[in-house]
This record gives sequence, C-alpha cells and structure tokens, in this order.
Amino acid sequence: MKTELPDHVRTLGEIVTEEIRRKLVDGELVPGQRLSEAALAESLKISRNTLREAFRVLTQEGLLKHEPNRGVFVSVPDMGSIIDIYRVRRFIECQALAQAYPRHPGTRRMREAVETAQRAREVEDWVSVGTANMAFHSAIVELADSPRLSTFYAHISAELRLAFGVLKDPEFLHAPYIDMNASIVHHLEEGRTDEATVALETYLVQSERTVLAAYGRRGG
Amino acid sequence: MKTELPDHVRTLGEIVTEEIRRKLVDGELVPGQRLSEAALAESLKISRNTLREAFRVLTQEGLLKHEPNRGVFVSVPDMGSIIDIYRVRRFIECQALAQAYPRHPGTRRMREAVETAQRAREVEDWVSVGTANMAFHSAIVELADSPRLSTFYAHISAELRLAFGVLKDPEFLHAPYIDMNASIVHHLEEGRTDEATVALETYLVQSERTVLAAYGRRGG
DNA sequence: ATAAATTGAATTGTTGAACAATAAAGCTTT
DNA sequence: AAAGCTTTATTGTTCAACAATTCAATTTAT
Repeated sequence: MKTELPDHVRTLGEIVTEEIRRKLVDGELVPGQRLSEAALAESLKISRNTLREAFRVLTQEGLLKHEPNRGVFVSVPDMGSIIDIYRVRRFIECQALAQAYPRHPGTRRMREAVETAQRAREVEDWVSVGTANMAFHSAIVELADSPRLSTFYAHISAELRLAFGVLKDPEFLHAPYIDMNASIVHHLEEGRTDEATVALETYLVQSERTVLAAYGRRGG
Repeated sequence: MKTELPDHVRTLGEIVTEEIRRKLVDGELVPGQRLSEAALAESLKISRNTLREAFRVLTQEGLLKHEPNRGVFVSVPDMGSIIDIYRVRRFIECQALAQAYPRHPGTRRMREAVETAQRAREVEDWVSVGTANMAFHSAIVELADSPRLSTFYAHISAELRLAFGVLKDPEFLHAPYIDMNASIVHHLEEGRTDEATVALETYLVQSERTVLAAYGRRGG
C-alpha cells in the first residue's frame, strides 16, 4: 500500500516563485531594485519565460511592481502603503479576535508563538523574534476560520516585511511587543475577549506609529 | 501641449487577462471546464507563453485552478467556497459600514447603484440589476478607504459571480434585495449606521441561505 | 547655452518551434 | 476484473529570434 498524498506537485515555476518571495522578505532583494529578466533568469538557471510567470504571481501579491516596457521592480512601501496595511490589520485582526471563541485551535498557536518569541528573546535572536511575532498575528486571523482571509493576510504580512526590511532593526520593531502579545493571548484564554481586543488595538496603533516615525526619519 | 496621462500602458498579456476574466464572470467559460493552452491560445490569437502568464494571474485571483501537468480549469465554487466567501463578506462589509461616516463619498455611489438597479428592474433587465447590486456592495467596502481591502473584495466578488453563473437566475438572485439595499443606504444617509449594519447583516445571511439552497438542489 | 530632435544600444514584449516530462486512454496479459 | 505496458496528447520548459519601447548619448536647431 502506497501513501497517496503527493497531491501538491511542485512545478519549477512555483519553486522559483517561492525562492524569489523568500529573497524579498529576507531582504536579499531590496525595495526599488529593478529585477532584470536576463540577469535573474541566468542567476536562477531558468528561462526568461518561466521567470516572467513568477513575476506575474509576485506582482499580484503586491511584492513586485510591473512597469510595462521598463521592467519589474521590488515594491517600495511608501507611507501610504504602510497606513493602508495597518488599517487592514486593525480591520481584520481586531474583529477576528473580538468574535473568536477562546477554545479555538488558533489560540494554541498564539500561545506557542508567544513562547517561541520569548525563548528567542533570551538568546537575543531578533530575527526569530520577528518571525514568531508574525506567526502570532497570523494565528489571530485564523481565529476567523476563513481560508481566503488568511491568504489575504499572508500577502499583507509579506508586504509589511518588505517595509520592515528597509528599517533593519528587528529588536526595535518586535521586542517591545512580546509582552503585549502574551497579555493578549492570556486575556483570550481567560475568556476576556473584550480586553484582548482592546490590547490588540493598542498594539497595532503603537506599532504603526513606531514604523511610520522610523520611516519618516529615513526615506520619507 | 500633450495630455500626459497614459501612465497605464496596456500590454497584450494584460488585455488578454482582462478578456478571459470577462469571459469567466460573464459565464462564457463555466466552472470545471478545462482550458486547453493550445486551443485557447489559438482562439485568442496569442502565443502559449503569453497565455500562461495570464493563467498565473487569474489563478492567483482564485478564478482558475492550476493542476500541474494536467492543465488549468475554471474554479468550481463548492459549498465550502460559498460559505467562506459570505463569511468574508459579512466580516468586511458589515464592519466597513458600521464604522463609516455618513458623508463619505462612497455613500453617493451606494445611492447611485440603488437607483441604477431600480431603473433596470423596471425594464426587467436582471443582468444589469445584478451588476448594479455588485456595485452597491463594492461601494460599501470603499467606505473603509482601503485600496487593499477594495482589491481583495473585488476578487471575492468575481469569484462569487462564478458561483452565480451556474445558477443562472439573476432575477431570483438579485431582485429581492434592491429594496433592502435602498433601506440600507437610507439608514446610512440619515446617520443610523447601527440600523444600516443590522439590515446589511440580515441581507447577507438571507442571500447566503438562498444561494446555498439553490446550490444544494443543483450540483451539491 | 538650452531645448529639441535623432540616433543607437539595451531591455522588455511576444512569438514559434522544439523537446522533455507527465498524465490519460487503450491494449494486453493474467 | 486487475495489473502491467504501450501510445498519444498535453503540459512544462527552454531557446532563439524579432518587434516595440525606453533611455541615454549625440546631434541639431533656436
């Protein structure tokens, strides 16, 4: 008897899409940078056509910007984008949390993300702190039990990492919020969804202010 | 002096993407149908490579489904999809309406959509009624002033039209709701956002039930 | 000297053909 | 009827070519 679960065959185009996406959120490719078809195709050892298919997907996700006849560029998240992203985050995360029931499996994932972040903080591994922090908020969105909402949030989230990348200070951006997250999940576990929601909103407002301020100091 | 605003150069790939998208929401291509690269490319008079780029975009939008080595198929919205879509709609539309301020320009667009729908009803042009109805709900989402949220909603909306297409009864699906929409925008204009939100939620619950029931009778 | 027009190189847009890899269908053999 | 094997059609991927466009450099004109 064979285990029949390959279901997700990975085509070269998809693999390459993931690879470029990773380079984008990891900061190997920086906002504003132009991605030459010929150069990138050679570097990834794929053909231009396959690369172009990947470009279309990532453009649709908001990570790349396509300017016809000029090329594709890594999206530059300006202040308008950041404001919009945080507006969406408050819009989605707060409501997902507000109408969650405390026994939802997502709660466990929130708890785990907080603990992971705390362990990473002890070793001062701020990149891992950031990753765990993102996982925490993804878990919040999953409380809504909507695949489409979760996918959408994943895109928003990746776009925000692009913005964080240019700031290059994960400690500053994530460390202060670990305890707030702990408090949020604690409220939720105890059934105090109202207080959890208020705490989350406070978090998001404060985080937005921090990011915008840092952004204002830098590129404008 | 030349009017310098072409800004959005339309590449052949984009044009073709729009064309296929139109065929999808107009029901010329039906859920489950396989789209042969060779056949469709020839029919549209474009190359396979260009068509494949369009496929990636539309797959990302949820209108097509890509099964590696098997081809791309028009998405078949099953009950799970419909439930998810309506969950997202309640999630987004209700909150957008609840926190809207009555003088928002979106309000005017809501009013105009209602009037367009009413005029179309008098002529029994049910397809136009449906289009106006969709415009009404897009206008609700625009009350949130978030480009990303509006784009996301547009995708959800197109996916829902795919599901409506198989039911083929625009009168049944849209006509009963014109007056509810009129009532919603009226409440909003008079500043009674709470009542407007309740009415909207009622609308969405009722519409979902109708669609699911019709779906259950058909393909299941 | 500045602005406009021209040229030319580099890049993207698009195509067609080719071949490899995979899946579906048909056929055989048990 | 099930398992194994061919055959066939389709997708995955590459390559080379050319058209169309941008951009910078150069020339020309004011």
